[in-house]
Amino acid sequence: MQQKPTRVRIVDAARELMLSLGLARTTTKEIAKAAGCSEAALYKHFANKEELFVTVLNERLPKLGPLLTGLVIDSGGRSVEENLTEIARQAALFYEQTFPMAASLYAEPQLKRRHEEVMRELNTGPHKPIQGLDAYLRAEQGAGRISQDADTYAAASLLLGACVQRAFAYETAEGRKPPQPLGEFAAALAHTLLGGISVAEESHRP
Amino acid sequence: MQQKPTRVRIVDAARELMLSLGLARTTTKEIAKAAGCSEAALYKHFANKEELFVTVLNERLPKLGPLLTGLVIDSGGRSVEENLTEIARQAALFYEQTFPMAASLYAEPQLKRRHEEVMRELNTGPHKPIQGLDAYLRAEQGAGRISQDADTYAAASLLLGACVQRAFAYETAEGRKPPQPLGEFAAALAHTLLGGISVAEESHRP
DNA sequence: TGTACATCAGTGAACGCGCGTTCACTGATGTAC
DNA sequence: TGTACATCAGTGAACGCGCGTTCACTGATGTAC
Repeated sequence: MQQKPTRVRIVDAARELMLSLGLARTTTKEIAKAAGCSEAALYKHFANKEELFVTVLNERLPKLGPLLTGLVIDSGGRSVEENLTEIARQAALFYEQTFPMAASLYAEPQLKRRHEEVMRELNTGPHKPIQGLDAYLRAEQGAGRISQDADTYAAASLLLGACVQRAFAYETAEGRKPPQPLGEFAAALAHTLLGGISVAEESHRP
Repeated sequence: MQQKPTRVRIVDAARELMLSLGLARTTTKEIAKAAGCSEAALYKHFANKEELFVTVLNERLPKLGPLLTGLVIDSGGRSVEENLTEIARQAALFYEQTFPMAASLYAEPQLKRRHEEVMRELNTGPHKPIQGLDAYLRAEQGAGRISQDADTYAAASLLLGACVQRAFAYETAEGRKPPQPLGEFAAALAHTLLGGISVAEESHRP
């Protein structure tokens, strides 16, 4: 059995601990134990703990952007409502995974700033998904499938905001369950939002 | 000059440091210095640091709930759109203040759990504003000022979600400014959302 | 082929520092007689 | 009124612990001749 290189095991271990224990309890000792190496080994691969964390943040967190830019090109076949439902579904899943770790950064401003710098260089960040969805909506607007008066930016904020909010308000951790399953939630958001921006009101008001 | 009691100065100091330095850098030493007392004095008023933090979280964070329950009763004179705009404005301000500290808790799961326990006892939490807005919307629905088909819960999630999202994606700290001022943002959200749930479409489509 | 040396991922043990917490103590205020 | 004692908010100095980090070292692998 070929085992993964140490560097990979370290980053993976750090990621898992950051998710399960929280940023504050993710110590070099714990990371080394989980990665099956010595603490000193961490410093062969990373200058310090902060650099390791930044690496995890950049290399091991899923991106939402690609999914959205993909949708602009291929909107073939599916209705706007179907597309928005799928976007909401994916976004909710994404934020469920990402939000806890992103939120942790508020506790460590220095780490947060370093991460933001890197994001700026890579031209990403939490505002990107909104821009991406905004672009998609404007494309649909161009195609005449959405009202010409619609404020696409506001619409994008509403849809993605509701998905963030779900991750924020209802944590999977302790018994407090979300009031409805993900699929239903996504569909309801898309339907409700569309009522406001679709050209053909009747199709959404049976 | 009558100076405030030590306990109050401690809690105030802790709150300010949690906001400015972040949870991780808010040490007992810093709190004592800012409060103008000894570290030992902290332990005359609180069993330990965690209890002090929980106190700050419960006693010194603004509540959004009251504003929303207030609105259900007094909806006199103003249109639904005016009401929703004001709600969005207040919610955005509220999350701007609250979000960074709430987010910090993700870094310290133990503190987070203790805070959640207390919130459960007090019957509050991040899901409460949604329920409150949902209740308001159902009241408006009862009054015939909102479509009978509208999914009020989805609508509440959309509006408040967008406000959380704004706090999350655009931080006042570093130069990255929100793309539009708060008032405009709130109005755009209310207008866009209403398009989907108002009975009278025409009034929102000039 | 063997031998001498270089490279390098990884280690065990120690380091110093800053943290939360505790300790014996002080000095001001209140109370009983 | 004065005196003796109780109470209590607050202190300075120390405590031990766990953290991130560094150090001198090892042992395996590659390379030159």
